[in-house]
Amino acid sequence: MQMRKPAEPFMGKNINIGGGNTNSSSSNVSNNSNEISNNGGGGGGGGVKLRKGLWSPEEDDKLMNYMLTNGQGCWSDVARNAGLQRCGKSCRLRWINYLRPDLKRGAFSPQEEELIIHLHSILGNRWSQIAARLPGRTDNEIKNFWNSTIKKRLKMNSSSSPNNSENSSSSDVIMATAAGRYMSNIQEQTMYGMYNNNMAADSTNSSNSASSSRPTSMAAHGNMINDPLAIFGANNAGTTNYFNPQSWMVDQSSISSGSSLYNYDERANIFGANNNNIINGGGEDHHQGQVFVPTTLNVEKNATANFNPDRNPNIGAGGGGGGGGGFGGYNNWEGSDELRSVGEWDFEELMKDVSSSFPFPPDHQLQKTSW
DNA sequence: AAATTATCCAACCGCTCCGGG
DNA sequence: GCCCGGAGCGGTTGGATAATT
Repeated sequence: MQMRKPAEPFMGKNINIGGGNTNSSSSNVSNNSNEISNNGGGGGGGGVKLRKGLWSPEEDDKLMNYMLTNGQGCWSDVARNAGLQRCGKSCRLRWINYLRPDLKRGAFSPQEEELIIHLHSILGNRWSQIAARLPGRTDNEIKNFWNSTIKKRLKMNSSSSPNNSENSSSSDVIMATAAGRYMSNIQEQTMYGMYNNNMAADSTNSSNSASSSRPTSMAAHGNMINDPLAIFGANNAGTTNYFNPQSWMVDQSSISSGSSLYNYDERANIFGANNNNIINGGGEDHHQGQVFVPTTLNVEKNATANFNPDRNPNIGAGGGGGGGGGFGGYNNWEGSDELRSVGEWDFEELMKDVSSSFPFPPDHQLQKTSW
């Protein structure tokens, strides 16, 4: 049976924060779903009857007004003081996932999607940590997006690869293999970041409150990147680590245009940045197709090589490409021994000094693809 | 038009972590 | 060190919706 075309993610929501909530699904509260339950069971009588299920617009208004007026406090107090017959936990979830004013609405951009894939290949299902690097996105949102969209795509990509055909009996293996293939790209990208002296991974400036458990021991004190994720969000000043599209502005005169790698649009070319950060043009003469080579390990600063998208059918060669295929994980570099060493770069070696604090994915996700 | 099926996603549940007493 | 309560996280569920038959 032909399935319906997936709806635009998150576009079905029609939330009107601050005003009347016009979200039909949210307001369509049935008596069944909003059961009144006795929270907590025992505990000696007098248990408050708490609502469950979907939130009504009135409840949203109450919570929104309370939060905007009083700010966040003890969630059980919030629930009580806002006049909500909800547990604090439910209030917290509703606020974080739905009512928070700084939430970004709408579909995930291709950049966000790629970022999620890469972060997931490093962090695994640590949705909150992934979300912490995508401002305006919630862990729940990302989790749902992953499970409903990306996971499927990865599976499809993986199963279509002849190299992985022997693994097709196990979805876990497929996913691990797919993640492993993405991992090779992660290695490249992390390495790019190493050239950036500013890419200190001090998370103390992170404004995202959702990131509560980020290992602080990863703070960088040298030129070496200590946070493999910093590359995703570091801006020119290295002040933020989370995803920051603005810091990924494209220099259209350099590698971003036309045949460049991962060039979705002129706003946020992830790897086409001319900001001395992600991929380094270094302010020097960087030609179209020329990419940054990091200063450390066994490659030389600003060695040049060409990225050849044709060597990987999964990587879109044109602007806005990529969308269908995403990253393939194969070696697309050619013409430079230094660049080849990129593939041989030992990610685990680089990370071993932080591995005690950095939550690594399972080993099987760290498998490197062949080059 | 009705039934079936797949998909999305909000919300719940159970667990862990952490801080205070 | 232990207990307790609150907060946060990740997995899972179920209702709503839309496409297809």
